[in-house]
Amino acid sequence: MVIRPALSKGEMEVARVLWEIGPAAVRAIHEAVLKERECDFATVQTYLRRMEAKGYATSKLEGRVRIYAAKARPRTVIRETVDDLVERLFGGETMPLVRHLIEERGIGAKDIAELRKLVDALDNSDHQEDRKEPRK
Amino acid sequence: MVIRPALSKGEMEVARVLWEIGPAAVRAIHEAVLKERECDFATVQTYLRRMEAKGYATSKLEGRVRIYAAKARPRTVIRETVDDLVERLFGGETMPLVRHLIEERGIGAKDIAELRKLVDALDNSDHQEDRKEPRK
DNA sequence: TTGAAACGCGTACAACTGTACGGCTAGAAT
DNA sequence: ATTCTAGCCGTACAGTTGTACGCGTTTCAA
Repeated sequence: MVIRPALSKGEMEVARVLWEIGPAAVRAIHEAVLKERECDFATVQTYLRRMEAKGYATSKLEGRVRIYAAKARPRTVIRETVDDLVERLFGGETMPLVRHLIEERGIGAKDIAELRKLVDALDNSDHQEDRKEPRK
Repeated sequence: MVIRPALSKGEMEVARVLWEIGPAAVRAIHEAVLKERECDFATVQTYLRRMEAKGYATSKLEGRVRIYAAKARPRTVIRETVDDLVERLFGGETMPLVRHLIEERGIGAKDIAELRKLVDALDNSDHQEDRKEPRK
């Protein structure tokens, strides 16, 4: 298991965009980022370089254009990031965060249904002896 | 609303501990931190100073000892932090994070029950016209 | 074919972070 | 009274982050 430096906040956004649109040139990535936040082209470029250095992305020159692709999968990055946050801000307990999200962030009616399914699924896998140990 | 600099990861841990034990001297805070992580006294001290500078804590000299107290409430800090994370890593959508937490982090049987209650409560307040708009 | 637009790449730089040392001093122990 | 201890405070320092400029070069349009 590699211990790469965590993504910075700025890099996270670029990572997310990159997962979304798939391998792309800086230009395209920048445009995608722009759709949700004002941000200089060169800044995105720097983030990408740093992401590659940290091992979160790869790139290759395609003619004159450098194409970046995500290397780490969202799942993994999200796990690492969230685990860290939960550890630091919630002392390792998951529920307070879940509670916060449900109570404070507004969940649409549609999502409530899904939520219920999720809980049901959890309940089942729990009844027949879990492989996934509660982490705290 | 003040826009204070965000807490750094290290500061977050100290903040959490400080909420937990209430106003205390650096020594006590350090000891509490030590219970979960190796960390130098002076480091904690620096974090506290910085937290005060950023507006997350206050302090006063009590004799020779400086007593630190949390200034920002957990609720608020958690909201700020989580909102930011959700924005950056999940493009502002709450559900993917909730899903991740429920599916990947292991929820104990006890918590499943609570979770169900939470969802029910949500459902109710949703039926009788919410004041809390879904945030996405 | 010549100038403009686009791009990679090196570089910059201040602010923030993680982590800690060491001097000074008030109170405790001898 | 002298020394030891603990605590505050200033300071440090390398690494990270946010943000970007500008050079050199390629390509495309005029």
